[in-house]
Amino acid sequence: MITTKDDLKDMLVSKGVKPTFQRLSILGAVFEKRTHPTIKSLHGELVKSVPTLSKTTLYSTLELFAHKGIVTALTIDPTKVRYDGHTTPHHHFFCDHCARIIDLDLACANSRRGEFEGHRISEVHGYFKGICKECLTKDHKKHNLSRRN
Amino acid sequence: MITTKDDLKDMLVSKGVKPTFQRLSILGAVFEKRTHPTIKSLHGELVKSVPTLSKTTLYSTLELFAHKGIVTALTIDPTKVRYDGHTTPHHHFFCDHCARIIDLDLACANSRRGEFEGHRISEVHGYFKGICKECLTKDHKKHNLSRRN
DNA sequence: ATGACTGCAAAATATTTGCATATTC
DNA sequence: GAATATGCAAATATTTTGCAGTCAT
Repeated sequence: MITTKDDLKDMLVSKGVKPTFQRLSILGAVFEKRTHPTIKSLHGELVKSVPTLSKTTLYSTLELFAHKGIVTALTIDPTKVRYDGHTTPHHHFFCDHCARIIDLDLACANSRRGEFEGHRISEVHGYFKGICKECLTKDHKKHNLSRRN
Repeated sequence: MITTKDDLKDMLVSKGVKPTFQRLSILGAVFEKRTHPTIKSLHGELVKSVPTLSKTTLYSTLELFAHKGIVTALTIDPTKVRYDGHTTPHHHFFCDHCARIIDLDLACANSRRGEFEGHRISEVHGYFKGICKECLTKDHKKHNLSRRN
């Protein structure tokens, strides 16, 4: 899935979001990765190309994107929000050992939009917790490194 | 569901957890409520009966309980962990407006224990986000108060 | 010029850690 | 009395806020 600068721009404009340089960079980074990045990891990576980019902008931009449905905020990892640019319905797997979030191609039978018992539903989240395949095998040292990012 | 002090004690002992005074108080409070309390709200309430109880103890005790499967840690509310003493499978609804977590009696068709695609699953989480029934009606001032607890 | 966006620094929140004291068996 | 649990204070980490400077139209 190749996403050009123009694709990103069109996506923002179509959602009524002004396509600033920072926003395009942030959107590009979230879309490009399947790693469910944190504010911290995004900042660390993006300052290379956008040296003045502040965490404040990342916070406000990602909140805006989430509100517009452009990205999804994942609160699976305690005390740290992760972002997902992949908004088609799918499940997640959180590894208690390496703290990665892995996509699972599993639709949810309960995925109801609209109303349920009088509540208005806007998002559906489903995930599993446990130990991932890689950590179950011996070489989990490498994955452990991602504990803090 | 009436839970006596002895019931709580038996539950801890059966899980191999020493039934100290603090732990019994904490367990009692989490079981009694269906409000998915936070560390802060539990502390505020429990100091009335256990004046010396520290947040450190609440953190370590609830982590221990969660590890033993006595309670479930919910990471739905961003930047704040909430605890659920109700461990039979059910879904949750998080209200973006009043920040309450409401229990939904909905089983998950995907609720697989054991293995999935090589990953070892220990917990299954399903929840919806949106605006709750109460906040959709006019009187949401009261519920707003629970924003910070 | 106006309004929206950005970013620095400081504040607010939540959680973790070190270590001394107290409790339980 | 040894091992474990508790609690205070300090340290970390994350997110939010106030405000001043910038950018685009």
